[in-house]
Amino acid sequence: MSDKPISLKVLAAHLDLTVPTVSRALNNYADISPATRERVKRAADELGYRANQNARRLSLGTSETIGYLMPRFRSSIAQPFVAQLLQGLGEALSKRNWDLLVTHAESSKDEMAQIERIVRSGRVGGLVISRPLKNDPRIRLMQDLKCPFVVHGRTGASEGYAWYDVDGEDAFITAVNHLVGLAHSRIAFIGAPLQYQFAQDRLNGYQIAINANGLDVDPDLTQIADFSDDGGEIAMNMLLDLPQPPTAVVCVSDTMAFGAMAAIRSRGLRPGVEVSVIGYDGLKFGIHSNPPLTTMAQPQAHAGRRLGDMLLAIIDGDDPAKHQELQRAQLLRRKTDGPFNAAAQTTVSFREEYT
Amino acid sequence: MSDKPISLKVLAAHLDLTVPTVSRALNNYADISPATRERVKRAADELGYRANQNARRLSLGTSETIGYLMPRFRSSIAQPFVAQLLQGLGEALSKRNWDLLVTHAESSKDEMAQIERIVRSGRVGGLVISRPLKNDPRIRLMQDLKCPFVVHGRTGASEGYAWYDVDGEDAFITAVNHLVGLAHSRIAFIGAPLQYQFAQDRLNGYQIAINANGLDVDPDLTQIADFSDDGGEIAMNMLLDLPQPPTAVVCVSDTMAFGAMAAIRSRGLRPGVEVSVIGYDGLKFGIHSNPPLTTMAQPQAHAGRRLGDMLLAIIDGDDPAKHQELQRAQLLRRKTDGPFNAAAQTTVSFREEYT
DNA sequence: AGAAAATCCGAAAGCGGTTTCGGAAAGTTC
DNA sequence: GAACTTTCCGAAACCGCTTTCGGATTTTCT
Repeated sequence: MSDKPISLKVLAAHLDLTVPTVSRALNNYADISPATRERVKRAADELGYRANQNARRLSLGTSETIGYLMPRFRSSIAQPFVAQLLQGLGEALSKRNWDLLVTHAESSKDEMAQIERIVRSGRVGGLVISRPLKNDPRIRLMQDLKCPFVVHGRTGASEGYAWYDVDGEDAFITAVNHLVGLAHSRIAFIGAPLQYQFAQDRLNGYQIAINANGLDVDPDLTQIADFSDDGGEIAMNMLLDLPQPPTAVVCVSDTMAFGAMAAIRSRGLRPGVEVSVIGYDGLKFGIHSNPPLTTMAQPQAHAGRRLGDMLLAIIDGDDPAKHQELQRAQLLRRKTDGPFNAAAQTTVSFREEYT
Repeated sequence: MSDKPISLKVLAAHLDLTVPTVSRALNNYADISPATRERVKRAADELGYRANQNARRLSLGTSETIGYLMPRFRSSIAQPFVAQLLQGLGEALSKRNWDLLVTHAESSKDEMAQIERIVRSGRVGGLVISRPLKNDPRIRLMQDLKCPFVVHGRTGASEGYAWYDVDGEDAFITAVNHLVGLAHSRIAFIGAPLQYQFAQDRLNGYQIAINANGLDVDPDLTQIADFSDDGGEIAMNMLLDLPQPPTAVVCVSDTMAFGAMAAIRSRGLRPGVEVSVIGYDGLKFGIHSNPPLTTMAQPQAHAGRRLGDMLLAIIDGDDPAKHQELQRAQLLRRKTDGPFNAAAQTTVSFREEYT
């Protein structure tokens, strides 16, 4: 191993050729004789030559890099997916030797400035945006900048750009129907702030299924809280304080469901017995919760890979509108979905008097 | 917002100045009059000028980028920290507008090639390496390449390079002492493959504390398994199958502890009653396990930030050996550490006969 | 007022690659 | 053996920005 990275110039001098000739030899140009091409290549990896990427990309006029904006988060429990997503993106990019640039921002305003900077300065040739808001300014910005991008999730108006999403509406219809099948009729919803489109989608699914089954549409049964386990706990406590508490609850995420279960247990009730709980995400960890959490599992494994492939295709000129992929979540039954029974309800009433 | 990013050239033409003059004006050179400097800057952000980074860095001869090698992993539950670490790194870098490049590799061999490529091609000015092996070839490689780096964790011989680590030996001494204080005497260890230095450190701490307290050094009480919840479960089952099973166990990670608890529960025993369990990591999620997991919590929040600051300092010329930071983990008592009692042991024996 | 010192900007070269173009040497055709 | 192709490489220009250097213009000093 050497000290300074060796440049094309020294490689050329070493071979007694000119710089452009060596460059073309390494890039398999047809106007270089096979003999010298081989000679050049051999020398190149004997000396451990690596083209300087800043120079190369400047010349090529491309960054060969895509950017990933890390979702902002407070709760440290909230981001189990980024590692997996980054790995998938990396796999997609590595086929072409593209790089992955990861940035984060403190505030939404910072984030806008960040985006504007990294695309205008030519640092990235495309961006993946995650967890979009209902009406996300980042998408407008990217369109104005004419920079390719894909979205992990969707906004309210999802036409005209590329995205990969899991159908939250469908998932919550499935979840509610499942609970109805277990004879529940007072089914609550614990949600996240509706500025996030995914929160709205899942609420929509909940409402659709409630109506379709002809159940109560009691607005008190819909609780919106902070997107964290603490938020879930607070929301569940609100629900349990209702004159007529629900016998089942669907939660917008597993993390919130864990909080909800804590609230349930703290009142001497048993998740899956007195109160059924269904989460969303399919976190592996749910196996270890108390009791193991029934959840709508999303096929998370390939998201990164798919998003990377889509973005690359768009950068190559594909129409973004052609790349929209909607996956379905599947009910993963563990131990928190139980049948409605009147005896359990007695327990609830008893608890209320007792408190 | 415009179409093509505007270059220094068009900005200069717009101002009726030459390119170098505009460049120096923007970079606050003293030989540019304050008047024109202001004029230039105003025009620059009116037109939304952003220096092309490839060009800038080529000229400057620096990449202004550091790389992060994602740890390879199979189990999707195993990486709760990367998001937090990346965020911390990002914060450290953003003060100087450096970029963060994230790469991953399939195999160790690929990883070595990756490293060699990204540093020789001038893509990164430094690297952060995580979860090192006892004798990690990546460190030798980085030293040979004369490229600045910091390690998240330590290797066996930890002199001469920069690292940030949490003292696993100390943590396991604390954990074992705590259990001894609860009158346990048969204390087991569930570990990960010893090729990882952190696994060795934690085992060392366990052994030191066992000896210091004059307890059994039964080799059967040390179980090494896959670094996952399943691994923890398998290991715990081995321990419970022993003629004389342990009454307490320390686990090398929370994730493995969750698996261990599953094994304990599956035999009708109660973690924290018949068998005490102490994990390591301090995952927030442990609040929701069954029962809530007592653990050695590591101060994870600032790791990324510190690693970033250290690496930047080294790139600036600091001696790497000066930057070695050892943090301590703290016992976080939840519900799985209980006192030894003979009655519980009776239960265990009973269970054995019963099976 | 003339010389010396400051002030301010343009010219030129360079960072390390890539691509276009032209021409010498070699090979082909009659 | 002359004319025509083909093969193969060097010369030159460029990507967009930075830095050194020199010189014209203005200011300051006596």
